[in-house]
Amino acid sequence: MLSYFTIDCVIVTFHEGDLKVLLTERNEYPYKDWWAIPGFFVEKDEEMEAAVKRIAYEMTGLKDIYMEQLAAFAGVKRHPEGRILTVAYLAFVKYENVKNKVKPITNYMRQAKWFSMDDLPELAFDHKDILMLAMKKLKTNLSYTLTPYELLPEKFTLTQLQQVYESILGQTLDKRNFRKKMVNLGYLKELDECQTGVSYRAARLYKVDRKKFLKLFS
Amino acid sequence: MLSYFTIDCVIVTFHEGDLKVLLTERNEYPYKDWWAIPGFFVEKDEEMEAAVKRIAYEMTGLKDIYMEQLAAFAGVKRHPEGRILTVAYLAFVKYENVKNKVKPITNYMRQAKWFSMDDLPELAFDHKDILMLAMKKLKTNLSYTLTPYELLPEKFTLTQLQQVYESILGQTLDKRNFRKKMVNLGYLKELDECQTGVSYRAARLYKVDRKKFLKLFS
DNA sequence: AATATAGTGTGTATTTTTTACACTAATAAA
DNA sequence: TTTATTAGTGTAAAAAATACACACTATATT
Repeated sequence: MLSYFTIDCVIVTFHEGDLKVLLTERNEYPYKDWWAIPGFFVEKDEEMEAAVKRIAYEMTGLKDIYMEQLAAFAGVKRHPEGRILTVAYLAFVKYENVKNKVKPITNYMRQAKWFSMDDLPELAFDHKDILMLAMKKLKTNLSYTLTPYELLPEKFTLTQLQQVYESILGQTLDKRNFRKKMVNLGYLKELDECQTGVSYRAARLYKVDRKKFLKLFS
Repeated sequence: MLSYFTIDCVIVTFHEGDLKVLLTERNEYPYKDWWAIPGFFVEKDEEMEAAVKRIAYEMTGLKDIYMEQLAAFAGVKRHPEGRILTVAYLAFVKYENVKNKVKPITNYMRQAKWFSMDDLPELAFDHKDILMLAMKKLKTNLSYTLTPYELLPEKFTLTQLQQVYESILGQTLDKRNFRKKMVNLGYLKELDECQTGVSYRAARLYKVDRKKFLKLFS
């Protein structure tokens, strides 16, 4: 009838051709020294939205990230001391915005670190299940949401965009067809700028036009 | 940190060309005499799956229905006496299986009744929000899931199937194109039977081949 | 200055899918 | 037999998806 109530924050980014998830090393029992999805208890009169923000910040040092609900996990045996219901949230962040910023504020976690989605450590509690569900949702929603653009810098190349699609879908895509399709959708703005700092031909940069996107998908 | 924990069961069916949802009339404060989504408290050591089954049965009299998680609602003000976290579940049932069977087992609800989705009474708590989210999910998942076939009798006509699509999508569809597409998908089994008891030309009956469906969508 | 390297950027033909559109056939009831 | 009501069907046009390969360009290296 009464249950402990926590929130877990699945925070995903994209860097070096790879989907990454932010995990924290626990400094408390149970699962001391294990890697876990950053999460903590919700306070008595705290709204979930506020709690997600606070917990994400306290556990990882990250601020101002938009999180949406993934699912509730409430298995009686997920915590050794009895049921702890957790509501998992999912967020996507731009790597450039967060690099060098991930550092727990609280002592409950010893450190926070990005892990490649296909090279995860063993995880505390049922956190593996939570991540699997997150990946599944990510995959299904890919083309109807702004997710890829939340993972990429404000200005990105079509190759980067394709890499995001490929790493989420887990398959390679044809370059010409991918570009044709994306450009035809009409919500990408071609910029007059190119990549810099590459030792080969610099690629054109694009932005997403969020208004046009929303007109198209809602 | 501790919160009350309940489960609400959104149970949907299809009857007479209309999507219907099962609501219960509350017999307890708060919201006594209001219509509400059937729901109740989860017990201490009860797994969610077990709780959903039990609560659906106790509140509506319905057994053996498959429910999947929709979302958690935990607003501090959703209940006048403080936070009550609810995990909403969603189920689809065949009207023929449930007609004349909806009757609360417990005294907490006075009666259970089907309401057309587009003619709902005022609802207790934030139950309106829950239903809206359910409808949204229903709409997005329509063509990737077996939902339409859970709402229809085992044997159904293509017209009935089209009506389900139309009432969920909220738009009319072209009959020839709809049939062509559905039949081409290849997971419908044409039967050697026709409708009976209609005062016009009887339509052919179909079944869904769940194996073929699953092969196609997973 | 020449060369190697690595990723950028592009077109066309084919197949598949989607869309638009209207009449005849079958049955039961009157 | 007439009427009412729904079932059932085809085709052409447009749009979208797929398969497929090479020349270009910017830089770094020698």
